[in-house]
Amino acid sequence: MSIRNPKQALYAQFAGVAKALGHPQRLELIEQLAQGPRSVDALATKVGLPIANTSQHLQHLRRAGLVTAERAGKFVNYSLADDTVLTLFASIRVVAERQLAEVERIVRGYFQARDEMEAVTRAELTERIREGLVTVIDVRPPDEFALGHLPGALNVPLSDLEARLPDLRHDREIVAYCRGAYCVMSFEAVAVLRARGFKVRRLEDGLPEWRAAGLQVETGP
Amino acid sequence: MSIRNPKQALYAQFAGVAKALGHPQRLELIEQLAQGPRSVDALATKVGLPIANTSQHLQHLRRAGLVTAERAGKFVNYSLADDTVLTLFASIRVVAERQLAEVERIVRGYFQARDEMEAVTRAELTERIREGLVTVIDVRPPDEFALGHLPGALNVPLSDLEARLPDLRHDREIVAYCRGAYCVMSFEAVAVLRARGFKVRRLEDGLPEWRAAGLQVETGP
DNA sequence: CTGTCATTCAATAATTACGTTGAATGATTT
DNA sequence: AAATCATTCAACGTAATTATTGAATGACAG
Repeated sequence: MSIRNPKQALYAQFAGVAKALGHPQRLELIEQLAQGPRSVDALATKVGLPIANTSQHLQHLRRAGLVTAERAGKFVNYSLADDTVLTLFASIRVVAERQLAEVERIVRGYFQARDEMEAVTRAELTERIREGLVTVIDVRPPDEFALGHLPGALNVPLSDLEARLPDLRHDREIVAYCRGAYCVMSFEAVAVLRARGFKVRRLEDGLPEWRAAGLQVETGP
Repeated sequence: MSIRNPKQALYAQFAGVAKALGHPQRLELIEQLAQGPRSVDALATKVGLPIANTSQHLQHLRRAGLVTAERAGKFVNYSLADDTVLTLFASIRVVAERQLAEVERIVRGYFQARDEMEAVTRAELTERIREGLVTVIDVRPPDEFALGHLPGALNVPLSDLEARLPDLRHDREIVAYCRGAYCVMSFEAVAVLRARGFKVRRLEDGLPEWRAAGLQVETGP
């Protein structure tokens, strides 16, 4: 790092933040952390990366001020530094969505009938919950569910979905959600349940956005 | 680039956007483009970079979908792809501001008495303009002014400020603005005018944000 | 058609980022 | 105190980015 004038130094700082987000695995770590604090090897397992590598990526994010680390006994728990990080992540997603035809193609190719699965907005869902008209299911793994979920939501991990079908009623609308707008699980859950004749829709995004909107979140199993 | 599953491909796309912003000079180019469309060598001159280098950075930004290029005769004019790019840029700035003590230090060190120069919000300024209580001065160079400026603003480029002092009145409040929150020029203008006994404040940000807020913009000299 | 100007391309050398490995640290348990 | 577990560090080879240079393209004027 050579000597710079203040203007360049400022741009260099901004660039540092962007650069920290300029890696697929680090973005995935951010999205995981958006669900709640995690230890290094919990993250490594989720993301499927070697522990040392995960640790390095996390330190990279920490240096950029995007996440914070806190020691708890043997573990080091990382969390998002604050809500603005989520906003930044969302901004990147919006730009990528609008600008890159590529993203649309990927999304369409993977999520197939994405358009046919009209998403429920947060506002609509809160209203429906108030009226007691819907069953809300959280299709994330139990550990993520325990750290926070929508009020009254049923935890039906995608892996258990088939087995849990008897718990679900055909006569009520079901709304499924998971980690966020691009989380695959709720799409898959909707597909499975539709095939079984359930009336089911997705929440437009996931728990982090719900929390960020200042809406109520329950914890515990 | 190896074969990836769709989830990884999606993160790779997002990372591509972030990576494109992960370079100080490219951020500076973005901020320049936020003022309006520019040719390659206009940008190169502004930013102080060799033309070939500037061209490459612009292409990098174009590949990421952040800017668009349009041929006009011998020139190629680049512009921001859309408003979401500005939002993204602002998000980065917010995160960097909040998270990095470093940025605060740079800002304080450079802009000295930044705190003493209370900024005027857009809302407050529109109100003041409506009441006819303020003189608004745009301290950017004339070429940027011509491409768009606040309604009724006087173009007083920083370089001409001393010479233009007679045009300014002591009995009205003056509000100065330039390119954005971190643009140096309006700070310097305020400092100069304060020293001469003018009652003067800065607009909290610059023209791009004004335009993004959907407020009226005038063009022409 | 030729010359000029703005821009892009191609090739290079220097720097920086990346993932992997195995050893080192720090905290807890026995 | 020794063993164990989670995390970090250090070092290395490989790959990707970057700035620079000079040549190539494309558009326009004469």
